[in-house]
Amino acid sequence: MLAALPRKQYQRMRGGLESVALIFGDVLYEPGERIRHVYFPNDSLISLLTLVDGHLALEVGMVGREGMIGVPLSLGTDVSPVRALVQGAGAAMRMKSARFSKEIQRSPQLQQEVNRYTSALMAQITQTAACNRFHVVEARLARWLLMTRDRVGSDEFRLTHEFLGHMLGVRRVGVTKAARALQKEKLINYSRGEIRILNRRGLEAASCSCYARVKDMHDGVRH
Amino acid sequence: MLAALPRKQYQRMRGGLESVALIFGDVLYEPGERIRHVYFPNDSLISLLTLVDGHLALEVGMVGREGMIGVPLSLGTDVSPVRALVQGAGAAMRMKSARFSKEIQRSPQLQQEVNRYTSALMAQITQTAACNRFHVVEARLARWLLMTRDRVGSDEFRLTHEFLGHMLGVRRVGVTKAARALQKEKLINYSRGEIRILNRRGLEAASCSCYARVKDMHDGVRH
DNA sequence: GGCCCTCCGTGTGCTGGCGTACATACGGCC
DNA sequence: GGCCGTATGTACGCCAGCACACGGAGGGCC
Repeated sequence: MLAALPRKQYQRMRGGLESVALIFGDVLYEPGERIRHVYFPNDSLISLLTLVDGHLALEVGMVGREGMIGVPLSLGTDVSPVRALVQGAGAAMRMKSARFSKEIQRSPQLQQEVNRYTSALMAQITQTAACNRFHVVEARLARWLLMTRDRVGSDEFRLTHEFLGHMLGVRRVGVTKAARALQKEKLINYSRGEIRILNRRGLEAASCSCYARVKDMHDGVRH
Repeated sequence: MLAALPRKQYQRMRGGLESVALIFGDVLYEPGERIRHVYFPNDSLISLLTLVDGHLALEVGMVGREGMIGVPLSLGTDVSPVRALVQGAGAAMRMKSARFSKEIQRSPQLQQEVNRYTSALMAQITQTAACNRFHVVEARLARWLLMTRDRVGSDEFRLTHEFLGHMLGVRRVGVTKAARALQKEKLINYSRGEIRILNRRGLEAASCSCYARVKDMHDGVRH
């Protein structure tokens, strides 16, 4: 995302940016708590989760290098409504909240970039909401794997069924069942946390249309 | 929402504002289409719906006098990701998109108000997403009726089960069943589209915690 | 008064996901 | 090379919501 900024603007921000290594399972924000830093993932991947009383977590958004976390700051709020969880380890740049707020006031280009992303994120959350309501686990799992693939840029990644359950809001057993079905179709392969996509096209066919929708939105193809 | 602005600022905007009567069932935005006006409901009530292929609609947000529709404009996008449907007839003020974009550039207070509302709306959408995923129809119906009540300021309103199905993303029959259960508990009463809340406290108890959560968010009590 | 349209009530069978419980299998570590 | 923890496979009963179908009831309109 930072790469989309004019060189000059980026230079000015650099002083406030700090490179960090995000490790799997790190929780960057908790719902209702203050946002201390904004993060710009490089090759890392972050999930936005909503929590509700006695239930599993549920992913409402996925953020990779195309975006950032901490958008509420640009809207003048310093409290996150979601949990932000590192789902794919890797590098990211971060900046202190106060500094970011200043930068965004000084730079219309940065403001604009963030705004553009904010609206895409809102659309993503909305789409995901409907998807989680209407589509069966198998299709949602397929969508999720594809979205992850697009962001980490690899057909292979480490994820247990347990973890996937927290993303899709279903029990581990439900994930196992769906994953087995996909494996039988030779679309994916996995063992002990190593998941590999074997047939991307096939997986797209098995996923719901929401995958294409969200993809289009972020590509800016949407109208 | 406009009432929260400084008098001077409001005076300047007045020229661009136009009073309109919204009638039940009007569709103000369609997903993917251009936003022509922003609307500030007065005593009217608007639902934000997401649509997905062969399914019923699903409400992701509800907007009354506390908010507005057309937030994407303040983020520099003139395309709506949702359908905006008039769910409660009444009055609203509206302004042409171009004018609104100008106003918001000129007025930091307006920008700030809109931003504040945008973050509350995002939180509402997120919360609703989880609610729609995890909670049973009866609890969601209770929540929905309470939210409507808060916005129209009356314990009675006109709504068919069919319509409610489109809000909650379930079949009409599902609504009928849930509504009957609430009626048996003497929490509500209804006949041919006239719904009346008999016992607000009881309805709150029957609803899921999401009601209180969303309420708190808009009241700004949330932390 | 009869007709029709809209809205609500109920029934049947089916399926996806839940809660729970237990069985297997891989792999590292001592 | 046996032990143990983590990850995955499977099974059983249960229930909410689905699709579909049809019955009934209020109310306007002629």
